[in-house]
Amino acid sequence: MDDPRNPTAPRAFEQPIVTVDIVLLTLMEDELCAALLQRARPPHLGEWTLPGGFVHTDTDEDALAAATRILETKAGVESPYLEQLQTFSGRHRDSRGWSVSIAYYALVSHQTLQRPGESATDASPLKWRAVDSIRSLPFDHRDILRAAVDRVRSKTLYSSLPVHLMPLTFTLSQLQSVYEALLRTELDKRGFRRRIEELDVVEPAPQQPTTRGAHRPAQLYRVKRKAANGVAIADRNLTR
Amino acid sequence: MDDPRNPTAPRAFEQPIVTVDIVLLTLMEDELCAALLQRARPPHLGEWTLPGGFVHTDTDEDALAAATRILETKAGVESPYLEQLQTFSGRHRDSRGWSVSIAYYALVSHQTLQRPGESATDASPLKWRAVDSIRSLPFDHRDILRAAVDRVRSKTLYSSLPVHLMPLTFTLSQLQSVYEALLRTELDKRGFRRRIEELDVVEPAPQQPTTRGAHRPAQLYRVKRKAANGVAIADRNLTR
DNA sequence: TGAATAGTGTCTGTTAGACATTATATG
DNA sequence: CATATAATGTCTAACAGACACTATTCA
Repeated sequence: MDDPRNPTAPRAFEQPIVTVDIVLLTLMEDELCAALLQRARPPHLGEWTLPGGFVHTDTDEDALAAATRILETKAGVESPYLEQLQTFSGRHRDSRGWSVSIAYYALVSHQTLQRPGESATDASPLKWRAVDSIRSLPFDHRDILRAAVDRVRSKTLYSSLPVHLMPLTFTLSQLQSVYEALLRTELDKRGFRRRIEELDVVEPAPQQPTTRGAHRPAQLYRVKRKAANGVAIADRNLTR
Repeated sequence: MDDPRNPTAPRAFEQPIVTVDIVLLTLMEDELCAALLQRARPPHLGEWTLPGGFVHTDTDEDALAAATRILETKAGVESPYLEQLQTFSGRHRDSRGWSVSIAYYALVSHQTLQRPGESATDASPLKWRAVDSIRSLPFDHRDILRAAVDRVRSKTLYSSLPVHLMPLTFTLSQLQSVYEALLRTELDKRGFRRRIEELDVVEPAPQQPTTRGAHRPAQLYRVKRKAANGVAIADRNLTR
């Protein structure tokens, strides 16, 4: 952590710009969608980018706090599932100079977003686009988006991460649909339920099941408190 | 990526310090060891820390290049396996101010380090310590070390990552010993070889097997070129 | 030939995938 | 009672774990 050329002046040379960018994801009509914001100033004025902003060293405790602040302020989203993704850096990714972007990804339920009088699209120019239809973005935001989508789809293979895309209560059939949309494949009902039970992250909700049609109503589930932020990793293979 | 308070001056407020820290790991006598360097200036002058340094915006293309430079310059290590770990940040982790550390982890073969006339301990005050014996480190370096060790051990469960701790050629028995040391458990020989074959990352070396004792000599293997940086992830579960 | 390690064969309990059956609601 | 979706039962092929056996070298 030293500057070898200036032993007595550790901050003698130009420091990079430090920003936080967030890939905010939700599921709408079986499509994984990312939130984009219209830039209010240059560079890339008027273009659509991932929500992001400078780290405020005067008020942010750390980068996670900056990400939380940016999500609330610029996207109107509170307390979603939020996890650090990867840090992107370099001389050429931002025309303003050598820059660092600490990238996060966030998952929200689309239903939860649409609270009365607080629609995200009211306060700010925010739009949702299907991630597979996004061909290019300013800066290196397409790389960041791609990394986040790959991460979420990869974790869907072996973890309960997608529960954070669900509303407060949901049925197992709905949860299965979400997994199927993310993985773009069909899953076997019995196998899916076995796996979800093993992961031990959801529990029956106390509410009564409400029926929607001429058929047996489905049990409502909710995310277990303790497991809300945990990610289960298969600890099989190679070990015995 | 804007400063909302200073629309025309995007870099108006204090930027964080940006550093790179590296958890350099190797295996010595069945113990996972990390490289520590003695700090040449304050803060924490004289204490042992992870190798690290400021990003040089004038010469480093990106953070990975900075990590490579620091490894070569300060630890005398060239072209190891190197991967971004996680970024640590905040107001209090460094007494010099709000700081960002883009952390990497690197794997090297201990045998490869000891080339004649280039011992790492010659040029710099570098020492290797068993990771499980390291109780405290300056800054938040113990957290960084812990994250790296957890990551390596976790990846050992399902990937071929540990091949990067091996010398140029090695036997499957030696590779199994490395896995066993990392996982701190014994593995079944048959199952281990089945799995390594599935991962498809090593191939028989052209060299003749050399025998070491009154027993059948072992086939020497080497890492496949194409797979040198790839990490295999089990794509089973939940999918059919 | 015995000792030591390398390498392969193979049995078996477990389980994931596939599909069948039962349960419960409405009209 | 027909129908639609929920929930569970169960068969089987595949595989991971366990262990036995063969191979090859040197003393």
